[in-house]
Amino acid sequence: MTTTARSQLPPRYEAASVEPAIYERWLAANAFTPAPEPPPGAKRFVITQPPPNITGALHLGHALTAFVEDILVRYHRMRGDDTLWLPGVDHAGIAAQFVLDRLLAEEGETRATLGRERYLERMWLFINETRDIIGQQHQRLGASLDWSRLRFTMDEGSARAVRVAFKRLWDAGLAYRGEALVNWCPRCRTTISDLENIKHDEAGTLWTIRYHLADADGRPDPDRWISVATTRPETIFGDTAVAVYPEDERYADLVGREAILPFLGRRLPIIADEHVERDFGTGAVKITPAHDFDDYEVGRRHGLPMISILDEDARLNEQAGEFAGQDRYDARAAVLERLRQMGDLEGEAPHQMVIGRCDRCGTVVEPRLSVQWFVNVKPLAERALASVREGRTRIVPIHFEKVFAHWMENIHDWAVGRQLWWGHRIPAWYCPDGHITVSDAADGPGACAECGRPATELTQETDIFDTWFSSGLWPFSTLGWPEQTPDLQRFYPTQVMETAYEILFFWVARMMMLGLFLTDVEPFETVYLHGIVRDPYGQKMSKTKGNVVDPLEMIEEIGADALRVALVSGNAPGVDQRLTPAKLTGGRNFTNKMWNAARFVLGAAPEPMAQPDGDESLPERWIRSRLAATIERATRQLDALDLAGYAATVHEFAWSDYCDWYLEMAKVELRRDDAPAGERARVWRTTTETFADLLRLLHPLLPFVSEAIWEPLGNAAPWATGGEPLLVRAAWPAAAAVDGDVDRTVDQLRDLIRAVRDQRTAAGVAAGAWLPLHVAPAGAAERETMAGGARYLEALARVRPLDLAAEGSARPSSAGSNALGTFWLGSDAASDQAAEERAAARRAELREQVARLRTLLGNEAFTNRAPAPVVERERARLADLEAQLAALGEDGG
RNA sequence: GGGCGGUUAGCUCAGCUGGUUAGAGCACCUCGUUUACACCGAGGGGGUCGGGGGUUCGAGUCCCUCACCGCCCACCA
Repeated sequence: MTTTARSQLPPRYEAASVEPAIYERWLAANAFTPAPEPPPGAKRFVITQPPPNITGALHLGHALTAFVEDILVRYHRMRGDDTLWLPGVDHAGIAAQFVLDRLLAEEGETRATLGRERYLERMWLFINETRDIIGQQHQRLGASLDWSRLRFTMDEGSARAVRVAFKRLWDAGLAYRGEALVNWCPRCRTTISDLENIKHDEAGTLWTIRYHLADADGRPDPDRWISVATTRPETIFGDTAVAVYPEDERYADLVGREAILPFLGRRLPIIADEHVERDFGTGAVKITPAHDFDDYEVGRRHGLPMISILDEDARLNEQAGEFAGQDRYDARAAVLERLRQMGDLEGEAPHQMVIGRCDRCGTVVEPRLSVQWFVNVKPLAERALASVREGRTRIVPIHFEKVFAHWMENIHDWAVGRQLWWGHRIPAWYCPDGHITVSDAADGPGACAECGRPATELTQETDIFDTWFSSGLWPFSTLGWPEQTPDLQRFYPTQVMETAYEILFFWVARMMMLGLFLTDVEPFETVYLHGIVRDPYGQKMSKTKGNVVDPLEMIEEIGADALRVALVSGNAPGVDQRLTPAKLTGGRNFTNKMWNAARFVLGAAPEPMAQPDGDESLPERWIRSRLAATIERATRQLDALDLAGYAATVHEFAWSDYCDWYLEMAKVELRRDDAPAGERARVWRTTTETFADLLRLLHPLLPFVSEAIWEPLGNAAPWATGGEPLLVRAAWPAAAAVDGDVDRTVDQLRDLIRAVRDQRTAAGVAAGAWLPLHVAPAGAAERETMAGGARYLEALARVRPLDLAAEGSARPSSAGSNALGTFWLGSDAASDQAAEERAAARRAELREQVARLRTLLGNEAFTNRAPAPVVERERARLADLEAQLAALGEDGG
């Protein structure tokens, strides 16, 4: 009787057609939606996912995020935990407007020509298109999100959460409106936060300008001046003082006097302030409080006037006299030219400086004095900091806790207002008397909270919130907060928050602060941060560099699972990785390997099927033991969020243990013509059972491939899959006992097989040739081991006949040895020169190691101080090596 | 100017609380059409763990120091 070679799987895994169909099956089975009621006694596992930007094309960062989260979610779902992974999209205020403005420009429209209402209508059309695309793309990745709970940061639920959250901050005195210097992007025409103001090192110029001193009549003294150094000459119209270092003797006599501002003739007090570096420039600084963060502080300390000189497009305003209306850089050139003509441009020098640019559009950001909405986050930050310090929230990898703490300790008030249209409008109303009413009601306040004027006389704030304000409410606003909904009670607080370390401050910190303030509990137990996916040269991927790998194209080519393996393997949390073609190929090869293993297993079914019978053979017991160890290890690694470790564990088990050794040994059993049909059936049963457990282990890493194999496996071997038609809903395998004796036996046999193969290679024997092998077992136990493994030794080392009773024979000098005994190849190969050399090298190696261990064990410091198990291990090892040497006819020195 | 991370095989990276002879994948060399897989199999070569000190019976792992590389934060115009 022969086994059928007919496989029920096609020769190749066709990802592009197979994967979407599988995702459809998952959706049809409602596999990602938690049961109406949590399973009794189940632990909760909820992931807080960063909702992708509505504007963004899917990139590898999204893919990595989705893969990491999906692995965890699938694992916990299989564990039977009450698992939720909620999908969402972020409205991305400034980013979305940036994109839409560009689209509008192509249509010859602008924000201004449309007006707020039509602009927002247009935005919704745009959003509704892209939102679906984002969802489809995540499905292609295999992300097992609960689509029935899809949320959007601009939906009604979010809107209500935003209003309530802000009202609470206002009532607590933490939200306020006030005048302050903020970062202004003249292109986006809005305030931006410190985090969105990206600092760049750039080459600039440092100009030295003479400010003439005022004479007795308050007129510029042509012969006396103070020279100030500046990188921004156009801001002189906002100057209200000149400052020097208090103890700078060069200027001691000038402090208290006045200088005259060029062009405008304004009298500027010369003041002393420690902010000034006496060694920089001329040691004298022009002070422009309304356009520089340092000067602003100086201005406040000295009670200086603050004069705004720029409009919202960064053009000079009426304060600039003849220069009014010019763009800031045109004005700079013009001012310099005039100063030169007047002879007051004393010098210019190249200067390396730091310039802030808008994260979104790259425009140079201007500090601008304006009335803004702020949140005082200091008290919130302290609570968030305490949560991390006291371990109620932990950050993985742990060193980011320091980064987090440093930022939290130095946090400034959060300017939450944006002068944009796309976003949640700040729920504040002004009455004609200047009173402010903050309301969380959907239709606004009924009357002014202070004077009772009716709503009809109130006007709402036009500013909207920073996008991150609504994102900061994400973990609970998506579950129904502020209502105590069943979902909120069941799924909040969440367990793992996973995202790129880049948005630790932007998002994680805000969620922590707002979550603690609003819900009195840490919104998640663990923050898992992943790194950036870079190109093979370590460069960040960007469209302008043209080094972007499109995940969707890659998936078309090699499959989503292959990409997942490539991105997750060998990547520690918080560490950037380089994605190379070799890594992608490696992922593809692994999926292919598993596919082919499945083809073999399915094709190896005995026909006709008999009743399984007899005790399990050595390979069967061994693979069960290895499987048990693997399950235990993989489970531990997943629980510890060690995804790369988990991937390596299952990869090694699947490829090395299962395919390279178990299946090869199982073939011996499955193809034994002398074996009773019942025994063959039993081997196949073991093969399918262990393979099914392997698929369970692989499922989080290879969701599509493992699922594609599961169904045909279940058809052929229902006992293996437990009748569960979908792997996604199957249970995570339970670890049986590890059998140390079997492990050791097979280890020794494998070692012997490898040694024989090595000798064959050294002797230059044709790979297909069968050679006689003589073996002299080291003892009775070893003889038994070899007898038990003889069939596998013969097949895998390709030796026949096998002579297990060769003690008495004369050993050729090419004999090798291992723990089982001494062995040598028969026939001509035995005397081969290369084999002898190799054997001699092996003996030399053994002697060296024996000598090393004897020295170590002869050292009393070691035997006395090292732990007993360590010493014992060394002793056993020495004994083993000595035995091997002795078997080769040496006394070991 | 602060702070953080990195430096391990030709390349990309793992190495938990210090404990055998430091691992993996890729690349490289040799061999192979054994009916799952050449996107494969078998065998092999290759590392003074960035330098220097120290603690220890024992250090890739802990401490100090130096050198490069990278990142984050920051108010010298």
